[in-house]
Amino acid sequence: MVRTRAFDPSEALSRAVELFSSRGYSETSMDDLVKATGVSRYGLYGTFGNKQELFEQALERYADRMGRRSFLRLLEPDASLVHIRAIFEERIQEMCSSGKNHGCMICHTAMELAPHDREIEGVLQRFMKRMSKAFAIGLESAKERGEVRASLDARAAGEFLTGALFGLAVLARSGFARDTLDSFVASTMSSLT
Amino acid sequence: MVRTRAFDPSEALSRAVELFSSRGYSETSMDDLVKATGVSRYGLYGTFGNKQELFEQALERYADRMGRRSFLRLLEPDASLVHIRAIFEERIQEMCSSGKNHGCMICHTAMELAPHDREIEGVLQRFMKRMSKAFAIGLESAKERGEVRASLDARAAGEFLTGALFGLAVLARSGFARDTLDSFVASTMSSLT
DNA sequence: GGAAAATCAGAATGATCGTTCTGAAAACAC
DNA sequence: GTGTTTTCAGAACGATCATTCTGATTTTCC
Repeated sequence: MVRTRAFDPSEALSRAVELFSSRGYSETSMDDLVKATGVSRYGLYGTFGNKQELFEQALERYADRMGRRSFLRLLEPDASLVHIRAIFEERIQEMCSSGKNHGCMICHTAMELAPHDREIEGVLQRFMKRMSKAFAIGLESAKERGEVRASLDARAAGEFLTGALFGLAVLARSGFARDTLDSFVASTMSSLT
Repeated sequence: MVRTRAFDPSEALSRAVELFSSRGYSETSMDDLVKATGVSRYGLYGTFGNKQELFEQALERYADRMGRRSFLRLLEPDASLVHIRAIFEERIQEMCSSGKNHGCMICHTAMELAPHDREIEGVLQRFMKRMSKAFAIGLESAKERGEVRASLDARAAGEFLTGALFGLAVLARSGFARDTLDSFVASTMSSLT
């Protein structure tokens, strides 16, 4: 290797995540990616393969970051309802404030590609199941400290929260005001107690 | 007018709804529409204008049919929790059984187009608000007959149910099994009582 | 400084897109 | 049957897409 690469692949992938999150797979062109990342076509193809592989890596990055930022803390023994609520509030923050076009990449990908791409469908399902499980574990912790009713089926409620998080994403993407989203979260949370 | 039109515009629109529901706007080409409807390009453009206008009419048809089929009954004085639950179950039926690629066109359109098309965003928001209002009215009826707790804020719960319906659509589109969807609906419904 | 190797920016390519155009076919009036 | 008008099927068009190719540029090694 002689000439050094003029870009940081990790940073380029972050930009790709932003673009794909905002516009989805089909509506994001390689030209858009070249412009947004500042990386040459040569660099993009050489580093990430092709558009589909770049998208898959972006999706993985997105899911991974979301897992680390939001769901990891639910696995700790002191997890409580506050942490669960925080996940919803962080999502609102992420989807509403910065810029305005940011949607939920998981949700968008599910609608756009899941039924027509087995591999993507698998990735999404695995991630969603992990989300549900993390919610369930957090709910068990919350149950132990009496924050949720003892009769609550943590596993079912975990799946419910995962679905609710996507419902929230659709409402946000549709442009509903923040107080509508806050109200949705309040209703969701109150169903646990 | 001399030669008569060889197709039924209403039926052609129904086919367009199916296609757009399954694949969304960008992933459905005019060629696909020509093949699926059996209508010539000439007929499609002459009757519906262009792709975008055809899509808008398909969206309107979809929303209208969904309103008539599912939400109208909530406005009647005998509306109850059964009718609300039926809406969720009908959606599961529609999204899971027939064929398998049918997603929720409202939900899909929200993710794909809403932030980049003001008009579409408006259509979606108006429809979602009508959904929420219908849910709220149904909940008031249910409250009168003691099916839901008196403390329930019907307006907030209406918005919550609308969001939950989209969350359900995302889960369905991701290929989750029917019992997962049923469980999600059960959790959603139990939050009302 | 000069050769070698990798990257760059952007042109080229072939496919597909939405849309328009065209000649043949069909349906009605007479 | 003939003429007129509309629809039809599909070719044609220009734009855009993902991808590949190319000649110039940059960097390291010697």
